Formats: sequence, C-alpha cells, structure tokens
Amino acid sequence: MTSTDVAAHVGVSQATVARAFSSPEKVAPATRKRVEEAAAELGYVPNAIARSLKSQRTNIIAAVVPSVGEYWQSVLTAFSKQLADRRQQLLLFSFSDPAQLEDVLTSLAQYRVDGVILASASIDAGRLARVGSQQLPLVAFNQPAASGLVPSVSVDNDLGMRRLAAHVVENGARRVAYIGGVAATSTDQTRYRGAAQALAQAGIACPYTESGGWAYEHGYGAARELVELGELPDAIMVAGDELAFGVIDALEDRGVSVPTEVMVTGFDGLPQASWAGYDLTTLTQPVELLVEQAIALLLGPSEPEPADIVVAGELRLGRTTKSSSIFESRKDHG
Amino acid sequence: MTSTDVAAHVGVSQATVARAFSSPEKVAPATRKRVEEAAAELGYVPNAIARSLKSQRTNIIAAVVPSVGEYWQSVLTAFSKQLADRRQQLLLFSFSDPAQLEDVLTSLAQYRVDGVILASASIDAGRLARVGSQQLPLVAFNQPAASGLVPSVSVDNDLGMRRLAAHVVENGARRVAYIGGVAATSTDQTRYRGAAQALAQAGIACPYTESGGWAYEHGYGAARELVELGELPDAIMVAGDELAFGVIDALEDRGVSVPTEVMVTGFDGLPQASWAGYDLTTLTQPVELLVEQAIALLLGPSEPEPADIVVAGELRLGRTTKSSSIFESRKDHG
DNA sequence: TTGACAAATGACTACGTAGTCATCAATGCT
DNA sequence: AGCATTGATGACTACGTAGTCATTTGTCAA
Repeated sequence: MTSTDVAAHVGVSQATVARAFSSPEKVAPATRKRVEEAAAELGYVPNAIARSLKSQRTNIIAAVVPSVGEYWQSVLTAFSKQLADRRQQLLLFSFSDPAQLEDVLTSLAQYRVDGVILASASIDAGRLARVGSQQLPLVAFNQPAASGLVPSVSVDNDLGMRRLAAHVVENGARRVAYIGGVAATSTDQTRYRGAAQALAQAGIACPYTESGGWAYEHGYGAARELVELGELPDAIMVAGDELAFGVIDALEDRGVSVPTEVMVTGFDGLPQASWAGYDLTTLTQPVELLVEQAIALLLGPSEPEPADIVVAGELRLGRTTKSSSIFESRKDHG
Repeated sequence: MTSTDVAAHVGVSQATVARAFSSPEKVAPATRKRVEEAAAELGYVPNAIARSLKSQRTNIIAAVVPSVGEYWQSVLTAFSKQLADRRQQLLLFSFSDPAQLEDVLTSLAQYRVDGVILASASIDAGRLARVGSQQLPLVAFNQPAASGLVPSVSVDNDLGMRRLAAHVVENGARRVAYIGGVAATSTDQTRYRGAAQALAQAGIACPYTESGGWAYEHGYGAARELVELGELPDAIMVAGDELAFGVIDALEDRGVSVPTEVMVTGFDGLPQASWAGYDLTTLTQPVELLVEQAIALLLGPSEPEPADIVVAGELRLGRTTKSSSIFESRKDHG
C-alpha cells in the first residue's frame, strides 16, 4: 500500500497524497480529508524508509550504551523518553564487551542516523577521535576522556567527589579508603582524583582499590577483601552506587555496621539509593538534565561545537554517613 | 559517497560494488579486494536505508517496552544482546503511560520493521488484536492476555506462583497475604490466581491487596498499610520482585523482622534479588530463554503461528523464607 | 474585462541500493 | 576444435517518497 495507490483511489496525484501527510497545510482541506479517509480505509501508512532515503533525514538517533549496569539503564530510559517527546526514534546499539565496539560502530554507520549518543566509560580517546572525524553529529555522554575531541555532556565528577569527601570529613572521618571501578577509565580517574585531592587538603590520604568493574559483585568483592585485611577505615568512598550497594552488603555480612563503624558513599544517585534498605549517601546525577543537554546538542540548529558541558550533581544525604552526634547536629540545621 | 562513486573510482559497475558488499562470494576475489580498498580509502559505507527500500527488509526489530521498571530493563538488555548476535538492530519504543501507546504504534508502523516485540502488562486485548491484524510479525512478551490473539512468549505465571505458595506452606505459613501490582493487568490476575488456588488447596485463604503499580514505592506503601492494620500474616506473597523489595524495607522499617515474623516472596528473579541485602525468595524468570524464543518466533522461516509458548521459571530460595527449623531440614536435603 | 497574483495540484525526477537479465570470457567435455 | 557450462560482470530498473517546476484554477483590483 503506497501513496500512489491511495492517489489512484482518491483520483489525485501521488504528490498530493504525499503532501497531505508531510505538509498538510499545502493541501486544500477538502482534498486532505478525502485523502485521509482513503488512507484510513486502505490502511496506508507513510513509509519512513522511503522518506528517509529521499529527504536524507531518518529521525533516528543512535545510542551506543553498555548493555549492563544499573546506571546506563537509567540513562537509556531518560533518552528514550525525551527523544520520543521530540518525535525521534532511538536505535539501540548495546555492547557488553569493549571489543564489540568495532562491530557496533560499523553497523551504526550504515544506518545514516541523524545523530549518535556515545555513552560508555570504556572508549579510548583514539577511537573517539576516529568516530568524531566522521561528519556525523555526535555527543559523548559522561566520558571525561572525550573532552576536547568531541562534544560532550558530563556530570561534574570532580566537584561531586569533592563534596562527598567534604561531607565525610565533616562527619568525622580521618581514615578514608576509596574503591574504584575500572582504573583505566577516565570516569574512574576523574572521580578518584576529585576525592583524593579534597581529602589531601584535609591532610587525609586516600588509598585506591580497584574493584575491576562497576557491578554489585565487584563492590562486594572489594569490600570483603578490605574487611579481611583488617584495618578498616572510618569511611569508604565508592566510585559508583551499584558498587556501593555491594560494599554495604559485604560489610554488613561481615558484621561491620554501616555507618556506625564505617561510613559509605556512592556516586550516581540511582533510584535504589533512595530505597529504604540502602538509603545511600551519594551524588545524584541530574540525568534528565544531562540527557536534555545532550539531545539539544545533537538536534540543535548547527553542528554541535566540540564544547564540553559539565553539570553539577546534587548531594544526597542518606543514613550511610549519618554518624552519631555529628549527624544529629546537621539534622538540626537542615 | 555512494556505491556509484566507488565504482567509478575502481573502474567497475555500481552493481559490482553492491555485490562486493552484499554477496561477496559472487565477486572475483581480486575485484573484491580492489573494491574494498577503494571503499576504505573513500570512506564508503553501504547505505542501509537504501538497501531496506530496495530489499524490503530493514533488519530492524522494534521493541515496545514500558519505560520504567527494573524487570523491563532487564528484558530489554537481553533483547538488545541477542538481537545484536543475529545482526539485527533494535528500535526502541518506550512509553510511560498506556495512553501514549496509540502514538507509539502509529510511528512504529511507519518504520517497516521486520518484527515487533510487544512487552507490556498494560495492553488490552482489543488493541492487541488490532495490532496483530496487520501482517507484521509480532510477538507478545509476557502478556497472558495475548494468548490466542497473537503469538506470545511468557513465563508460567501460574506454575511459578504455585511453587512459591507450596514453598511458603511447607515453611509453616498458615495465614498468607498477597500484594499485587495493577489488578487490571492479566499478568497480575494470572499470578494471583495461581497463588490463591494453590493456597486454597492447603485450606488457606489469600486476601489480595492492590498496590497500584509495580515499583518499589508501591510495595512499600502496601506493606506499610498492612503493618498499620495490625494482623500480620505469616507470609506475604508479592506479585513482583521490585514490589517485594519495597515490602521488605517497609516491614523492617516498622520493626517487623523478615523472615522471622513474616516471610516474603517475590516474582521475576531480578539481579537484585540475589544481592546479599535482600536475598529474596522468588521465581526466577528464564529471561534469556524467553527472549530467545521470542526472537525465534519473529525471525523464524515462516510467519509466526499464533502459538503461545510458556516457559517454566526456577524457584530461587533466599533468606526471606528461611524460617528457622523448617529451613534447616530443607537445607539438609538440598 | 483583464491582468496580476496566490493557492492548489500534477508531472517528473532523484535518493542509493539490489535483483533480473544479458553479455562475455574461461573452462571442461567429446 | 566445437559446444555446453559456469563464473564474473555490466546495464537497467524498481523500491516509495519529497521536492522542483510547471500548470491550472480561483480571486481581486484596476
């Protein structure tokens, strides 16, 4: 069922049918009505593929996202919602292994999408630059490494970690450990640096432990090791919320009470951080805002400049740092 | 940059360039090599839009999925992975409000995708039938209401709830309450019926409480009310894991110990159910298998029959039902 | 009444590819 | 050597739409 069929049925030209759908104001109301009725009767729906070929616009945005991780899922949700509001479709390219990225980018290139959102901690600068060199509108999402190479939108990792560090110090922590995700990623590096520098200003060292991933299990494993080594710090700053959940559970499984014996902080502000079971102190990323900015860059009137948008997050105070009297005094103020 | 450009550059016809990419075995190795080199040099990538128009296949599968809910996110992840393995792309249509479904289905129809996965508890039978009446390959995912109307793949809700009920009864529960999600959905109805019937056979009534949604908050709210009414049962069976997490947290916030005072069961087998913090007794859905079946139906050689594939889940025993001595004796057996 | 002008519509073409058919060369066979 | 067969390639066209340009119709003012 094509526009030509409908045209024949109504007794107008194909061009008129096409216009009735793509720019209705250019068609006389009476004609438009007849066309619409015939289309409904015949079950005609415009063919977006043909339209894309002709108009050179697909109205499709590609999202390249890691297939695992609570955080990325929440980002994906936000993108899908906001793009739908702007009548764009979301073509999803997910990958579980950075090695698959090559394949992903290859098949991505074939689809002539209107823009690409590149969201992953594990894309190296070289590859980023190569992708960016195509004239395809591209935005890197939460990848500090992208800075300067391609337009990017990120939460302020440095500032966020500084705030968390300050909070932990205020609550009386004097010995602090840091559990990172994957040390090779720029996100991990930026966050750790923020925490370490802020703590250094308070005269506190901040040993780094790599957990090897960003999932619950990695956090659990890293915290278990920390407990088994003895010498627990006053606070553990963790590079991500999902990791932090693992850390908390590992501690409590070993009989270490949070926050009485050890405080824990996360990063991301996942929905679960607000669940009563964890009630995690963390830095909530303004995901909706970040996504909005990313989409604005992509769909904006001009080619996105290689600008880097950095948005501050919001400190969320949960029970995992509410250490006794200090907390109480804070509570009175807040 | 088109196949014609490459052809001119190499000194062959456009047809040969097209063949070199779409069916390389039909091109002499030497020619193919020259084409590939020229393509690499010129940065030519086949245009999937044009190919789709000509070949009438897009290699795109559309997924219509609710934009919220831990469970659907895990399903989406599975689809995206498995489709990537089969060199299909995933076009995501998410919606937060059933009212948006109409728009979603409209724009979906334009994209001439090769198949549609309809995954949502809240699509009524009428709409399902209408969508199914298009000759588009379609699979309903975990929607008992779809049975008979369109091909579907579901977990065995009835059997799963029966198993959970049996387990709870074995563990000594005599008074059981059920917390559902949205009573109007077929998923909710099927699960409750399974639980209620199994419990009835043990002579146990099973009052139903609707929480009004499938999210953590809904479970939390429903459980809080239950506590405030007094008269806590021995066990609370919950229609979904995310709800169950809320139930557990609400109970423990109110000083009710799980499982000592009240046992809790979930349904879905989300990753978080295995987290040490919850360690929930639930019915794990074989998501990978369900997704595999759904894809097989879609991409299978023939039009999918309106068959209903039902797959049994697996009982996961967690600490939320390990009630004292009874648990110990079970542990010896297993 | 007529010329000027805008609105509505039709004829035509290009978007980039893949499949059909024809052509041509090379090979194997008698 | 002559013929049939196979493999490789080229010419051509259709996929369904949207935009360009031309044509027709209707409206208004001089």
